[in-house]
Amino acid sequence: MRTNGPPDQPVPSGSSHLLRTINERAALYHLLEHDTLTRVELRKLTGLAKPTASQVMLRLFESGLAVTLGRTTARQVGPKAEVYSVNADYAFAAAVTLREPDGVTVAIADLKGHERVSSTRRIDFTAVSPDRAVQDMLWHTAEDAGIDRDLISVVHLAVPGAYDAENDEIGYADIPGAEDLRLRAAVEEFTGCAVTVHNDVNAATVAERRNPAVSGGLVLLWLGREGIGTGIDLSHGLVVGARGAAGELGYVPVFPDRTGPDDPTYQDWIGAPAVMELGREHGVEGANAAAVVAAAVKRGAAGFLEAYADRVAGALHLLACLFDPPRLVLGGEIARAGGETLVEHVRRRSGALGDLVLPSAVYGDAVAIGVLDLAYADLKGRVLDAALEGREGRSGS
Amino acid sequence: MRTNGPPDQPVPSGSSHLLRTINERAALYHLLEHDTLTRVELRKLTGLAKPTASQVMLRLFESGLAVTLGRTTARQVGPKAEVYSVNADYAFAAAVTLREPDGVTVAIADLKGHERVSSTRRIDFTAVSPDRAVQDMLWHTAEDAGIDRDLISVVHLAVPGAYDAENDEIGYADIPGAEDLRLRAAVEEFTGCAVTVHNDVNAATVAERRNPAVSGGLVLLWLGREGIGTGIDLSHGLVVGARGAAGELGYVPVFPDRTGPDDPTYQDWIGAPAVMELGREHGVEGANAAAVVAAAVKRGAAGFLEAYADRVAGALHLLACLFDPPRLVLGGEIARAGGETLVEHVRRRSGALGDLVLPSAVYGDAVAIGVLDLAYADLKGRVLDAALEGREGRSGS
DNA sequence: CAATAGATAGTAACACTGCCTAACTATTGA
DNA sequence: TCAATAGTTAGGCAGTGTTACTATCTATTG
Repeated sequence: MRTNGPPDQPVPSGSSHLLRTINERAALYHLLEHDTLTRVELRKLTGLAKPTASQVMLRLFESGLAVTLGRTTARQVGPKAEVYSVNADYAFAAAVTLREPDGVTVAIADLKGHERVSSTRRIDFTAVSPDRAVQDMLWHTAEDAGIDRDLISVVHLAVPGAYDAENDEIGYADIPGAEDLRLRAAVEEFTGCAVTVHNDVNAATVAERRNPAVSGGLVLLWLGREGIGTGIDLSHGLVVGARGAAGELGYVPVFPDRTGPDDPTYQDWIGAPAVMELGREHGVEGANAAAVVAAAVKRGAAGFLEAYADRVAGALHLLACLFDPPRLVLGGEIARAGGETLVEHVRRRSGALGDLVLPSAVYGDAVAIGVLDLAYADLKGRVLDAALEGREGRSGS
Repeated sequence: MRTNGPPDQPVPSGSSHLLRTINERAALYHLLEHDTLTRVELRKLTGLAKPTASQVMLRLFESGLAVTLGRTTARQVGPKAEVYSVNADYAFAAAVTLREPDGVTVAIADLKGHERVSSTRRIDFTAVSPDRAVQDMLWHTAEDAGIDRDLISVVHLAVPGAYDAENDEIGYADIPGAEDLRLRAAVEEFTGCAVTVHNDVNAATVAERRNPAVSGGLVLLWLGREGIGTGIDLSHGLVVGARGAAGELGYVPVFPDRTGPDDPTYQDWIGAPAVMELGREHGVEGANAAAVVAAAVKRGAAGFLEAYADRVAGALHLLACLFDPPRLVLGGEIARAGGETLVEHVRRRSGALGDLVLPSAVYGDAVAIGVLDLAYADLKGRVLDAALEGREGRSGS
């Protein structure tokens, strides 16, 4: 089944050096996957011979990528085996989330994938430019945790808005001063390492992948405090679009025969404005959209819930027809406020599709978690690729 | 930028055997890419040493994968170099297209990607079951072209309807007797080779990739004689959906507040029914939808064209917001009848999106061409993978 | 027109690298 | 002390790279 793969990938060639590299890479891969391994386990996983496994590990120690964590506690006859592990402090991945009005959140994970620090600071983006704020927060957070700046190898950022990777531009940004900013270039400049920028909803979608129930892929309908959007994470990976604007449901006109600037878009139809209006109609009150939905759930305002669930079900139907995802997940502040009650209402109004609908399974800050997952995956990939550095097999044409 | 890739792929390990395999594979890859190569060219592409290149080629000859096509015509000093090539007759890829009322189309390509035969026969699917019809056509076509059945390694089929690969089921099929048929299993049974089934619009989308202007990916809006649909071919490859139903725009209600069975879907809104109705309204006549559009173009029926282009532009806007593709292509019989004139009208009504809109660049049978491309790509992949057979590197856990 | 120089295609011999097998040493518990 | 396990050492094998060599062909030159 190579029907879906990319057209063609170059095929490398090489000599003995390539072989060594391949085996080193394989060992490192398994160390990254398994957290701790004895050499016997490593041999089973890679199929390498005993002396070869020793040599490979030796080279991984010398390069600082692996460490030994002592020896197995003796439960068997014979000498105790050494326990190998990836050197968690070899490199770090930083995740930065930019939001209004929350400011900047920074989290840093080590090479073993453990979150080592996380901190948030409120920022007034009209006073401090976003790139400057990122820089400050990044260095301070690293310093507080005792992490060497130079060991941060990748930085991933989540921004509200469509990020066009090709032109390094943020479209539809909700943050002052972000429109004209080359954010990746700016952050790359002062960090000197690889920077990737994501849309916030896409990041939240990645976080959902932690839920095994959606491991085959999902489409996330994000009903956020500010705006709505869609994250598409299929078996191939994230669908971000040519200009980073995939899933921008909020800008789709609800009625295709009414596409003027004043006619309703899905943002108006299922986003915060719709919740407030439906709340007024059905006599449910709250300070903001999430509060309205929470109030409706609390006092069982069936009229409101049914009306709103109807609209959400319509949007899900649209997404299901176009993406045919294994799962449809409801996320964002409004969806969270609605909880299982809202999901149940939506399910009932979604017909056969109802079985696919799930509430978000992420506790906490989905966007920040997702960016950290993206940053860590990137770090792993780069470390594995770097193991090939120099003696790389010549890549075919 | 590994933000979009699949989460993780196992990393192989191995010994000298793997190395030989890798280099064989690399040579074969370049032979497949370049059609004919001298050994010097091969050396430049792979970076292998002279004797090694000789040995690799020797093994490829012995396995029957490569042949020598004589020697270079002497234009240089020194002996004439041998010209190597893939053995075109080593294996074949068959592409089958099922349609109503056209019947069955079969095309067969050799390992060099050349179409060797193509033939179509009208079939009455109420009298002959689809799998039976495929079998007959496949064997007869192969025989007529003098191709050994056993050398056909892959068969790809295109069917109208959503093909669910997991359950081997065709949903929404327009062919009698296709709903309850396990088509892949049936065809695999009698061919004994790998069978893959595709949706017809997806196949047509793949055919568009032959146009360099859309090589970065595209979304195809298919306005067919029978139905409409969407093909999504992004940088990752085809988006087919969990149940093969991605891109089924025809089943999306046009107005989310009117989702009853009698309320209009996009099929009614931009498909053949819409064309006929708009034709009546604007006094444009024709035997079918394509004829109506052709007539409108011929006599410059601006009213009709504007009204229809408006609706199509609406659908494109929806697709653009959700998929953000590099290009939007209009295909199918209705779009073809409208030609550049229709595209121009749609462009004018699409605002900034207009620049992305293109007419189909495929001459001839887009679906059949697309399946053949898919089948050939699959064949290439399998032949390359088979070069690893037996002495494959152990794939990591 | 023939002989020769020069360049290129391909092969042969040998060295290098890396992995595997088998034998060996060291360590631990019964 | 024996048996089982962890790890090392020694020797062999497979595959590639380098260098040197032969064979073939064109172009130049006498």
